[in-house]
Amino acid sequence: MSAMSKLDALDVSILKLLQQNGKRPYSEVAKLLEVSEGTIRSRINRMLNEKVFEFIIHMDPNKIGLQVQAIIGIATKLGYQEQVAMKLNQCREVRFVGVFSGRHDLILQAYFKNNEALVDFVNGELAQLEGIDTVDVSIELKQYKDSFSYIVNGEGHLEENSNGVRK
Amino acid sequence: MSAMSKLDALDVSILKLLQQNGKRPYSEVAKLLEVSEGTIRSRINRMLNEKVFEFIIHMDPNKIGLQVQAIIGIATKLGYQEQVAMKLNQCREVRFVGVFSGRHDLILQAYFKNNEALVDFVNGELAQLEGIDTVDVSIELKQYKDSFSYIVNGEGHLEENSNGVRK
DNA sequence: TTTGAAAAATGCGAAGC
DNA sequence: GCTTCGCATTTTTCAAA
Repeated sequence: MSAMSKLDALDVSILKLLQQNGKRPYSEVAKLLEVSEGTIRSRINRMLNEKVFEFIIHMDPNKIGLQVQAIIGIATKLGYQEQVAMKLNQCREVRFVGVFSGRHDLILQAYFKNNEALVDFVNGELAQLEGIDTVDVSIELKQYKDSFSYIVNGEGHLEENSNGVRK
Repeated sequence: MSAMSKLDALDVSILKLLQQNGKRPYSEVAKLLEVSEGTIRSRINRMLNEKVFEFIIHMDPNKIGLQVQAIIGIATKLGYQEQVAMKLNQCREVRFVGVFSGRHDLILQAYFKNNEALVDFVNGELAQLEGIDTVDVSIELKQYKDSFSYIVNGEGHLEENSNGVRK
């Protein structure tokens, strides 16, 4: 294992502020947490190195022309799970793939321009793959939540002890 | 509908560069696309206003102490779908909720500290909700892909005509 | 709308604590 | 590991094409 230091209260506080706005300046974070900008910068760079998080943009699929979202559950033949997952990995339409316990061996999330593109994907790319037993397609009708703020207040989830301010 | 102008080739080129790195400076994008920095900035600000995309950070759930990821399919009693979705929306553990066609009426994705927290969620919060028929829990064993780059090269998906450079 | 240049703010490296 | 302090870069602002 590489540099796998645990996050302390200050790190979590920084993430909590950045998850509200990925463009928030380091100096602003520093003021809010009452430490110097240099400290914020070194913490962020360390976390980026350790791949704790990354700066990205999140596009609204609808607004960029991807109107159809599907979640697809797949049952694979014994021994084919990894092979199928690797193939799906390479599909442009696929945003997410994982191996799961439960009813489906693999679950993936994919975006398409329209219904026709989805059908082409299922009957074309999926049908060609070896080792697939059954496919269960669910099409999104309405989205209620799609959040990236994993750090929340209140019991249960991750939370820093104090508010990250050193006394 | 508010300001719902269609994205042109330059907009798509900008998104394509930003999706590789959310911290890329506007001046660098401008150089690559051979327009002025001011143009990039005004395009980005317009898209931010229209909520085409947003700057966020993407955290690795494992690295911030959320070791268990689940996808949960729910069948609701007739007429309860929206009500249940709204409740799930408020749950801290829930990252994603949508109404779907197919086997499950609702599908949600949620992160937990450990298996115990997952069990508490299913037997506690979920069990309390009115209008749920069946619950199908799938636990992630291995993740293969979790991408946010929706704009890809090649046929099929969104793509700008040229490379966005004005002649 | 896009551009260009000046002002303000942010991010970065190095030295010292 | 945190801070301060110059310096380079970036973002913002605004007048003009």
